[in-house]
Amino acid sequence: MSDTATSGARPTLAAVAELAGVSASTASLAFSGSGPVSAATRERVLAAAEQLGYGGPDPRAAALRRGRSGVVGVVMEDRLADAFRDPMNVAMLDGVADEAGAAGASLLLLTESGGELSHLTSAPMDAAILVGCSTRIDESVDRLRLRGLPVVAVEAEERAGVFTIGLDNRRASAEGARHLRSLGHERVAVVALPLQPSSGSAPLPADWETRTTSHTALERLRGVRDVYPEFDGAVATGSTVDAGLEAGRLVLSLSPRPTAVIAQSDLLAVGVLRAAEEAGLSIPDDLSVLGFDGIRPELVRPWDLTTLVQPAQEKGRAAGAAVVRLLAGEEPAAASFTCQLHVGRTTGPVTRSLPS
Amino acid sequence: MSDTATSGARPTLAAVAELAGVSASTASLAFSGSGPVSAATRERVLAAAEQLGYGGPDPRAAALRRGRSGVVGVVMEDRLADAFRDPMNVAMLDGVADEAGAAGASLLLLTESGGELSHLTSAPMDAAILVGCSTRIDESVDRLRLRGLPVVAVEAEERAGVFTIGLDNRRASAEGARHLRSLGHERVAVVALPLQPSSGSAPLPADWETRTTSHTALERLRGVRDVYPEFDGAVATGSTVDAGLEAGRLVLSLSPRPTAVIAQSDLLAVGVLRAAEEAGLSIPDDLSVLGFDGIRPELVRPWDLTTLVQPAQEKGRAAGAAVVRLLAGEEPAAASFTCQLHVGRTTGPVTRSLPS
DNA sequence: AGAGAACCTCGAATCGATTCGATCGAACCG
DNA sequence: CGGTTCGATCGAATCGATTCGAGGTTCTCT
Repeated sequence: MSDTATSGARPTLAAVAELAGVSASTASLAFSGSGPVSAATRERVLAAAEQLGYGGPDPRAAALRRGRSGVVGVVMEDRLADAFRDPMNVAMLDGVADEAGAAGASLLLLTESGGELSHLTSAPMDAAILVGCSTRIDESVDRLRLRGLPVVAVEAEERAGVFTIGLDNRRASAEGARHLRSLGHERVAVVALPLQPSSGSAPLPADWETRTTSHTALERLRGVRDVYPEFDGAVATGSTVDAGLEAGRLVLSLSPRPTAVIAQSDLLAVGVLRAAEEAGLSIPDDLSVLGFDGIRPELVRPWDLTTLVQPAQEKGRAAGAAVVRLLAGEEPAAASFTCQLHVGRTTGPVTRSLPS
Repeated sequence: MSDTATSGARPTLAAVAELAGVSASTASLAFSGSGPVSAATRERVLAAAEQLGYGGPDPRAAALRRGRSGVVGVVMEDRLADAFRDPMNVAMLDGVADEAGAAGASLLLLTESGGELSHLTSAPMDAAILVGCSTRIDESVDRLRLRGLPVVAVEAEERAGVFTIGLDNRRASAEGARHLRSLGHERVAVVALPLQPSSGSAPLPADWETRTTSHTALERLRGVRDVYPEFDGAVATGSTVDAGLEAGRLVLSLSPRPTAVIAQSDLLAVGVLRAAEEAGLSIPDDLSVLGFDGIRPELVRPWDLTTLVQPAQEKGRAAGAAVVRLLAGEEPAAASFTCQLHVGRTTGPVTRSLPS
């Protein structure tokens, strides 16, 4: 048995069938369990399988015949370590795994890094979910659609042939900005997520609207502008605390110094808070900081961050459910999610202080 | 074109070949690029493909014929969200993705949750990497070996038919313990990783050695025992700060209170540090805390944790490289990694204080 | 110019299972 | 006791590409 397991030639269903004295079709039925097979026959087949060290039907062959491989691709732009550094992505993926897994599908991790689209073409999958999308999404979508695969995109621009899971980034961002304005803030600065695949830490360019390829970053910037037509800011290199720290130093050195900073993610916000700490500012008296995402409080500790809480896992579930439905040939219901403002203790009214 | 893309029946290689006026075999060569095909023919085929909206050879069929699907399964025990909450797993996965990706393979995420081994049997993959292994690994390994798949396990007991990537958990843990003893600590307590798939927060049972199914937890416990034949402790529910906090409270309420706590992961250690904070203890004067892993300092802030730094990403790379080599039919070189003690500021000499 | 080499292209077999319609036998009914 | 029905089993076609050896053409060298 063990010998068989290590020898090169795996037994095939046909071999099992022969040993069991039945036809290959019957053996197949015995394994899939779907067809009408007598209990006696099934057992005979299973016994033969065990004797031969047969591990069940080859998924590759089954996939070809069925036209389904039971695999859903998840396409991320980043390196895996970067993508998973962001708790929102993890929560989302968990949601996807939940729904897809319940439907019997596994997740195939794919990245677009380095313009390597070849994987998108050659990976066996039945559908794809695009996350953390940018404009470069178009190329990927084309590849996938050409293969006839259903595509679901999370937080992307609406696009023909792609089912989109939405998040009200613009509205939520505006709501956060309004919160700040109601506290009297007039000079706000934004610490933005990367506007393009690999941009460095830099001041926010004036023409950000035309230069941004990240849909999420763009919408959130627009939301801010809806409330503050004029604002300054910096672009971070990623959604991490370190990147936030770096960008935070940048915006805190602006003069006049902003009285509030709008960070496009909670991790960035934590970085900004650290930068403020470095600069000896007290929160929220000297500086208000607003985040986005609503990550677990433990990661923001010791602060109670004012932020826009988004239902990341739900987004993932919706994406997973949409894929499942698309695969079943149904049209999924439109799904769009809403963020909720959590007012913590990192934002407060403007205090009249001497300009530094 | 767009019509073709959305219509049900995808064109096949044969259709493309016919339109291009060549045989299917030639068309195949034209796509794979491997065979000798004249430039003119190739272009004719590619043009025909474009005209038909053909997205390239169907990976399912290719996988069957070639006997390779270009997919490596990564099997984790946990729910994805739990697994990715641990930075070590993420770093490792990143390493795996690096090596496997370079060899043209993608990663398929699989979990053993709920005894659902069916995915292991039906997922199309060429090899599997087992992470965060327990004794339940045996069942999974059997399934995989039966399918004739090469299996690589990270931090698992040596086992026939499985290539193991080792980590010197026992030695490292003992080294950490010796560090504590050299500081004069005699009463130490351990905050252990879950000993079994789903155990609750509880005191460390006396018969841990026989009851532990997690190889990593077991080895680290043994390492401690090598130095401290007697020690007390608690078992956490996972490798998270919250679980560490809970278990930390437990061990700090022991009497006599330990003067040092050995946590089996840095996240747990942070939880213990918080529990100490709660209890009004000052670090390291009232309590020394030792971690394990060496996660990014930013996650441990503001402490400088004494810990055993393990090369997680390297582990992943080694696992990835091993899989690649196994798939190539070669015997990978044995790989075993070593942790290094980083002495931070959470451990210090025992101070003679009044017992509380 | 003829032999041989080099280079393309093609036909046919194959990968391993799934599935549908047909067949066969036995039990059931009147 | 014959016809019918139901359930189990089987044959054969099919999924869509890859691959190997054979065949045909053109080019080169002498």
